[in-house]
Amino acid sequence: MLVATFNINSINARLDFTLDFLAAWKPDLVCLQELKLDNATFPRLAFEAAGYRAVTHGQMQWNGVAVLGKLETLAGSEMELVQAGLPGQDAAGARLVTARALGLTITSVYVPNGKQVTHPDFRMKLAWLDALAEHFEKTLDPRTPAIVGGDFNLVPEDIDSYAPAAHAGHIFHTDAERERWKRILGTGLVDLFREKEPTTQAFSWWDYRAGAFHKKYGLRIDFLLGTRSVLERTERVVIDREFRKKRSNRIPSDHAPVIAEIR
DNA sequence: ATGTCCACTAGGAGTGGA
Repeated sequence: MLVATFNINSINARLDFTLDFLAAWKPDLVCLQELKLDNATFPRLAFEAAGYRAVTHGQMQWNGVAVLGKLETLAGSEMELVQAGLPGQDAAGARLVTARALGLTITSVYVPNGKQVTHPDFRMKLAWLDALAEHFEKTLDPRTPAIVGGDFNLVPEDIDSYAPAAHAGHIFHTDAERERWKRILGTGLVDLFREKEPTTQAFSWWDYRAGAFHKKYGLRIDFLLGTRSVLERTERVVIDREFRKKRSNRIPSDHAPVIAEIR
């Protein structure tokens, strides 16, 4: 089974690109972020035609998250909505959705960016991460198979940044963000990529500006997390940077997808 | 640090967000 997470930076702007990704990898479960549309305008028919069902939590213009399930794999079984929105954090936008499918719980998250450490949004980001940790402490059973996929907008360790020294203490690289990251993992989750690739430097996001992709100015901020039982069944985890490149002259997302193969 | 991209409001180009 393949599980993926992909911040696609607008479904409307990236539908073809997203369908290309589904056709290439044929993932069984997918967490999407930054849909940038509401539930009513989510192109359900296009995904159905591509063989996927979607559980969405969208909003107009910004944010928006979804979990996709491949119809062939679901084989008539349900994919049900468990949670839409992080409790107490509605003002931050549509940034969490949890579905139950194939005997496991899967959550797509889009953590607030925070802008700058001096900006009011940074405090909002930390509060959101605290609320996420609390939510998992309450609702996630670490003895059961659970997966969390998403854009966390933070760099867990120096190896996950192209320039850790230059960015130390700046946005995505602060101790405050890393403390929250550890608290979230402490609820019973592991970073599947880092567990399988302890010393590999691989990035999942490159700024659109300043030719960052070609200069290899990237960060690893997109993660697939799993409980222990998921880790035990994880064969490999890859970040497919081919999807950060233009395809048939279509503009890519600024993120690349992360894919895990799970037995 | 910044060479880009997206959506909204409008009905063209400016603004906010990333």
